[in-house]
Amino acid sequence: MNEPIIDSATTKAASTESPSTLATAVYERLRRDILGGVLRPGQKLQVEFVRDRYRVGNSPVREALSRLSSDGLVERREQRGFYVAPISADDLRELIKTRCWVEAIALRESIAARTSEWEEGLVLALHRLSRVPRSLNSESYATNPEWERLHRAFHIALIRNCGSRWLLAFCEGMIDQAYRHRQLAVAKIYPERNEAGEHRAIVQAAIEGDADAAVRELEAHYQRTAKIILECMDSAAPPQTLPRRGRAARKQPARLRGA
Amino acid sequence: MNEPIIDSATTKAASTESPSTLATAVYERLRRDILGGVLRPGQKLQVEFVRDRYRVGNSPVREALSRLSSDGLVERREQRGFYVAPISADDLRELIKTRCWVEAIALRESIAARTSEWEEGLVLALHRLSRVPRSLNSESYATNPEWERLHRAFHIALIRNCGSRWLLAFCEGMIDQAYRHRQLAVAKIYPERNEAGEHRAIVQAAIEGDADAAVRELEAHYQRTAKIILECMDSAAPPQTLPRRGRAARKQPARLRGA
DNA sequence: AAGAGAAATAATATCGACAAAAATGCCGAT
DNA sequence: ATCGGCATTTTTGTCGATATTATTTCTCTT
Repeated sequence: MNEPIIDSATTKAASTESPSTLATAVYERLRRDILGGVLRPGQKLQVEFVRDRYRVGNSPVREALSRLSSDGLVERREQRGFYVAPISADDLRELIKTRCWVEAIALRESIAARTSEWEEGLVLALHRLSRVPRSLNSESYATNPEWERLHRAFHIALIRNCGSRWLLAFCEGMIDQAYRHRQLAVAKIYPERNEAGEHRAIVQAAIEGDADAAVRELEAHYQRTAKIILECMDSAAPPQTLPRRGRAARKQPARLRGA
Repeated sequence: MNEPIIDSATTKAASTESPSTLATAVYERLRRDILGGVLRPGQKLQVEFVRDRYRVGNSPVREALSRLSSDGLVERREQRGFYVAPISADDLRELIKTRCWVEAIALRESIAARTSEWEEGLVLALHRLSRVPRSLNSESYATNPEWERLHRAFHIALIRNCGSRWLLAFCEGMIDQAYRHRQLAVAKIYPERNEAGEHRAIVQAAIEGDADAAVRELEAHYQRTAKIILECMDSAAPPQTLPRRGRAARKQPARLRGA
């Protein structure tokens, strides 16, 4: 019945296999921490700080930061270091707008070229997502990494069939950025929303071949999220762009290399 | 009359100012050489090779290669080195298809949000492009770097007003890739074509606010180029993916640091 | 006291040496 | 003669130290 339809991880995301090179390891961990909001937007990433944090040498750190800055997760300022890329309400608006434009195309193309293989992958992704709770805690909201991963996979499954690796990679980048915004806005997102229903609606339209409806649902999905995040941003004072001449973080034992 | 309308260089492209850091210098030179086809697709980029070529140390090379691989100009294979990203007819088709999809949006949005400032910049870019010969040699075709730079600037001017830095950066990346394909196919492109006219047609439609026509012209422009390059690829045997265990290149004086 | 300039300090960028891994070549067994 | 495993060589990846550049602090002048 079940052929191995989908090879779980897309390019960079989920890789469970320990990466053979230190640079990639640091890259992935830094990436996770930035996306998850552990490292705050605008925060300075001194090499020494990163080095101590992940217990590696100079070069891997530098390389990881380089890669991240190409991904747009880190901002590099020539000769004065690296910073976690800042975010703002305007950034989010621009991002969502772009996502709607571009993913609309990607989804339409996916639908236009649809095969049973793609449809099955899509249904599967939706199913897996629906089997996992949105929040780790049923009372208050607590991010569930498993859900987040499957959610990402779901949105990629939607557009995977678009026939352009370029477009796909671009969308993945934007998905990650959006994820970051969501993580930082947290709290209000969870309770009052029927995300599962929204997802189902998109899939249904897609499988019926109704591209217009699918795109409409997808865009509505994004706009709704954006609205919530933007509201959340207004109420919270923007804790950003602190110069953060951080002596504090270095107070750790620091330099107990051996461990 | 002439306010300083346009700040010539976009993000990465033209930077004439000598970059303050060695890594960026190597990055830019490598980039030029890859785009210009001096370094062939599939060719291995050993650190030692690059190091000797540009007379720098280990770290800047590695960093430059890292950045380039994020840009898609270099392929990194974990623990077995870097290669100039290969190209193929399929790649080109996919690329052009994507460009048509995405730049159509970008152009439409640019037009929808048009201002006199944008229009003036566009006219200016077109004018500058038209003042420079397509080929350095009037008999046979010889790439004119000045024309190429202005051509790039022109296409970016078209979409600059789209209102999304994300989209813009994405398009720039694709423009570079397309440039690379063009450079490698060379020769037949020049004589038999009225590129100036095509460019003018796009601008005219854009300024009249006729988005449909502008997009139509732009897509035709790309398709025509693609056709020529693809024909050129067929006739020439694909000289790609040579393992190239190149001892040869290293025969240079090598290691005369002082100069 | 305020501001410009110079020393001191801290961070980034780079280097050359080294360790780890892959590719190659060699040898013997079947 | 061919295949598979061991030793060698080449190449990638990492480290710690150093040179270079930015930033801060201090001093001296107006």
